[in-house]
Amino acid sequence: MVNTKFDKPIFCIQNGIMTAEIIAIPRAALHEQVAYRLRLMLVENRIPPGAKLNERELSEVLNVSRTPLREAIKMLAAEGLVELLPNRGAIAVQLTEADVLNTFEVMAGLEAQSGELAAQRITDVELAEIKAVHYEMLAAFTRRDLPAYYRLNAAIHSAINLAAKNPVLTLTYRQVNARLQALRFRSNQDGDKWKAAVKEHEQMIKALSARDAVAMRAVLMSHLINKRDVVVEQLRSAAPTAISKTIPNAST
Amino acid sequence: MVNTKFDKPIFCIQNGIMTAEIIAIPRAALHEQVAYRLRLMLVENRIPPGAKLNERELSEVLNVSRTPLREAIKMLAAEGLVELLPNRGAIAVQLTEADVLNTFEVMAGLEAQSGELAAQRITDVELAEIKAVHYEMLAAFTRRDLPAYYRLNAAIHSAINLAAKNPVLTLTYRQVNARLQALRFRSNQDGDKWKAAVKEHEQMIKALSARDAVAMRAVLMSHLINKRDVVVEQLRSAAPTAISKTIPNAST
DNA sequence: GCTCTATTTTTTGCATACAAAATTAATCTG
DNA sequence: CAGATTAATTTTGTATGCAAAAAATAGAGC
Repeated sequence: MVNTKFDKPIFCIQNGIMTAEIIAIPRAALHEQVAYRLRLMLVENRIPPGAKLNERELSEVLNVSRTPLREAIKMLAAEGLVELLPNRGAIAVQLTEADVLNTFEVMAGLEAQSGELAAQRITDVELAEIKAVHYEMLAAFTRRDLPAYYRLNAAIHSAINLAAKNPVLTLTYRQVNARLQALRFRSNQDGDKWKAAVKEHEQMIKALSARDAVAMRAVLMSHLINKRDVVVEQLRSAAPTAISKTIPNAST
Repeated sequence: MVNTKFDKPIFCIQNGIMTAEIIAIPRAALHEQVAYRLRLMLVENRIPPGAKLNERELSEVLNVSRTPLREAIKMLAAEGLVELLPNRGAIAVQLTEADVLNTFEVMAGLEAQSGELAAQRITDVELAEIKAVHYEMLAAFTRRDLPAYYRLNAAIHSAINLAAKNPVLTLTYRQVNARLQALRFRSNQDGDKWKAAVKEHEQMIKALSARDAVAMRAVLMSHLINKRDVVVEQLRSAAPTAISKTIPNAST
């Protein structure tokens, strides 16, 4: 039938991103696909915190049977994005303020270490690219284009992390960060705080250029602490007291 | 008052430890159970690194169907203990030397942060308990009782982590550490290195008592680096042919 | 004898089916 | 009508069955 084993095209869906977007779900790692899509739905708050993940409903929306869906949910549980309730299914994690503080504390440590290592290991090419993105970010800041700013900001932090040349650190960083993505509501940042953040980014670039590991650690640590304060402040003003436990279904 | 629904004995398997033996598997979180047992088998090298996890075989050994087994495997994959190969099942992760180095680097950062925070937040009671365990450890060292030493050492590090009062840090710490546990089983410590480790532990206690966060960070960082060197050294002498694949890469 | 190909066997991946539990609705009693 | 008990429905959890893919085996050609 087919020639040999190895000349068939190998389908790489390493990070769940599929180039093909035909309706029919391609025969490859369905649970991976489902996990990717669920992760997106959680991060984008299409499944709000505290909401129940109804298996039948989701399997209909995603056009898969419950088996791969459940496997995906178990993965997300291990990643800390959903919480499993015995015999009651899964709900999207709902971070308390304490959770947010704790998560940012860990993120600060991971970012600081990333920065420290990046300062020691970054290549000139990588540094140039980060500088370029930095300028793009300045443009977004000048335009007060918050979505673009967030995207570029995330790109820079990711680039710094990658420059640390430690895949385990990258993986850990992403896992912890994933939980915070959910509360990345694009509400406008306070003007002064935003300005300060940009300033910190400039210090970062400077420290990176100088390969100053100590400075990088310090800058990133305080950068994250400030970020934490901004988020917590917004959390408080946005959801004052009433945290709705079960938000009605978010089906179309 | 309390009637039908709630006076049934609630089965708590919170930590996966079940008293019940084989045969009838109690109706509660089967996939959790399976994940726990698999985790143990992996950490204890009963499933050696690189070995394939045959679903039919394992489901027979564990007396469960393939469905919960597969769900458990997916959880372990998200935890980084096994690697999923598309259409080829899962294998126990086999850490290369680079993986070990990277993992220890991250662990060093997490331990350092734990120590730093613990120094700021530890209570007198917690400190006293750590001191007590430390003396037990000295006893084990004096007897050259390596298993006891390891156990107590792990207990101390865990206690320090808990004293940091950050559940997210604890979770992250445990997840990253889990991968290294598999290496823990073959480890004869060199005499001098062992002595040095004990010395470092004494510095730790001192720094903790003084609530010296900076010192704690420094001590734990170098402690982990030394630990790393010991492990890598043993890895090299034990298995000259370190090959195979690595931790799931985190490519963009 | 070896390699390459074709066939068989095994194994994984997914969907469906059924049982237990939980949730909701309905009925009954005071 | 309130409250609770029971019945019905939904939902989760597990097992089984079937199709596709990989691995193992056998066979043909050199």
